[in-house]
Amino acid sequence: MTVSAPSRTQAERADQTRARILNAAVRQFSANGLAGARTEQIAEEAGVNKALLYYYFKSKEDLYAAALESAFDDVRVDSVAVMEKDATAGERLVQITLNSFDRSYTHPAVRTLMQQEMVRLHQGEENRMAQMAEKFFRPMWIKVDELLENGIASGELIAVDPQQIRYAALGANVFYFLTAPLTKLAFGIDPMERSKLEHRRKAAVEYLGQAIFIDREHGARVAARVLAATPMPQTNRLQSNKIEARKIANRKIKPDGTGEVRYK
Amino acid sequence: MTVSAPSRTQAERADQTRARILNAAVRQFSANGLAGARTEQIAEEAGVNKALLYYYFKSKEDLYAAALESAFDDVRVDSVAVMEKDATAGERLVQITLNSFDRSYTHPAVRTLMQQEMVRLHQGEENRMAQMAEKFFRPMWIKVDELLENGIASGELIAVDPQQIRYAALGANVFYFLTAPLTKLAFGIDPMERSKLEHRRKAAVEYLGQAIFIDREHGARVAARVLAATPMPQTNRLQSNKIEARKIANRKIKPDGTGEVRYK
DNA sequence: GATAACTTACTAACCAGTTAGTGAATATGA
DNA sequence: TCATATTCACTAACTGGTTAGTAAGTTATC
Repeated sequence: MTVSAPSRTQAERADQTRARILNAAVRQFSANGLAGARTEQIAEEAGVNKALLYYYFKSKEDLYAAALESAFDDVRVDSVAVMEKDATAGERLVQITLNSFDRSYTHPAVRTLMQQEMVRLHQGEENRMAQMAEKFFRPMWIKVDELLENGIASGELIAVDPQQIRYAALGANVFYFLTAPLTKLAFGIDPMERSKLEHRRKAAVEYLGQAIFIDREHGARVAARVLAATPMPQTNRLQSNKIEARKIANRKIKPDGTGEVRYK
Repeated sequence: MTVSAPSRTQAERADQTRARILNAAVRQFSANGLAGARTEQIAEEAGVNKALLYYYFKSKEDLYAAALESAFDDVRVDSVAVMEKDATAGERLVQITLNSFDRSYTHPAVRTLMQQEMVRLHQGEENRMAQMAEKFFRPMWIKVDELLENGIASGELIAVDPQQIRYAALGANVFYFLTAPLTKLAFGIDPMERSKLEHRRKAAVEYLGQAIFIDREHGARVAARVLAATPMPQTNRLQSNKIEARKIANRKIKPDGTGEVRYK
């Protein structure tokens, strides 16, 4: 993590710089939205000059698109992995729901970016999301719906609109995190605390066990099994809006601004 | 709706002007967010001069707060009404869920403003929402949770964490509307079409009938009864981002800009 | 004629994007 | 292998369009 040791090749350092910019952009855009984020601040947080943003990306919007994609790449991998497991439709669905819950707090930026992007989409500017919708959500949702159809056909799950089960299972998670700040305001309890998250993920799985399985005893067993198989992940950088100290390292002017230009 | 007929008193007209500004603000803020909305455009849409915004409201943020409150006043009334009905806990919960679903498309601005405000809250600026959390959401959620506890205690509802039922029931609705633009992109089907809404509200209620009632036949009857008792409301102004023609009326300069100042 | 409602015309700050350059790394070629 | 040409990564300082906000007025109503 130390940057002071300069990487060998120029290309390597460039890649790292680009990544630093992208990370800063993800944080700023997820916190303030496309309109609210400031390029100046992204640059500062990345420890570079603002003009460098335009060296790597052709516009603020372009940087936003890249940040969005970068954030998604983080979750894309482990999202699909779980789908291939060998288990009944019901158990898989429970597992998928639990994973989606866990991803919501291990990758908070993705969730926030999504929320904002959904608002933006409502008013038209869709082009950016079109690809992600196509490549990521569409196959994901189709697979889940197929899974549910099989589960219903086999008599394991209740005979209701399969998409509704999807909406209820995933929506409960989304709603929990979406309203977390409101809940904190209204009740003084922070739903993002580890103990609260622990309680909620258990409740979410147990609810599904009772709600969507025809045989509720079987559902309870499935829930217990999935919970036991999936320990709660770390919640390391939950509110990592802090500006890292290393940004000072590359400076050519002293932080206090009083001069000493290194070159010339 | 005609503005050309001048209202009698000065105070009345002032109230109307204020209301026009507020309506325009709700539309603009809900479409573009606090940072993205432009005061100039709000003024234009309200058919007044920008300076007038600052006659009625002391700043953009102040106007935003007023718009938020105004939007909420629209839904506050009918939100509580349904709670007082005489029915079992389960039936009430189903009814509340259906009402929340219907409100999502009859008052789209409230939903959008909420979504954005939730993102803003995540990063700290809470003061504005604190009152609404206290006066609106807290009593609402407490009542729902009490209802669910009773329903569980009486043996009507499944014995799981009552809050989880709330998250699942309301979250399914929120998730449906939240992801609507994404669904449209991914599948080419618009979830905001009347026929799709009709299908979804039915599925939502029927799902609850099967999911949260211990006696699923009883649940099915409850679902059918609630659906029959609650016809789907009109969906009149679903995408009313259009600027109304009346804004021209108050103009003193021709729309094309070529002059003719009326006075002097 | 006094006050409320509303506008014109302006300003100061902000902020995305640009320009003109610098030093360091890397390629070239003798 | 050394010297020199060229490209790469990066910065300070600026530009001009945009935008929230204001001051000083005009018109309408009581």
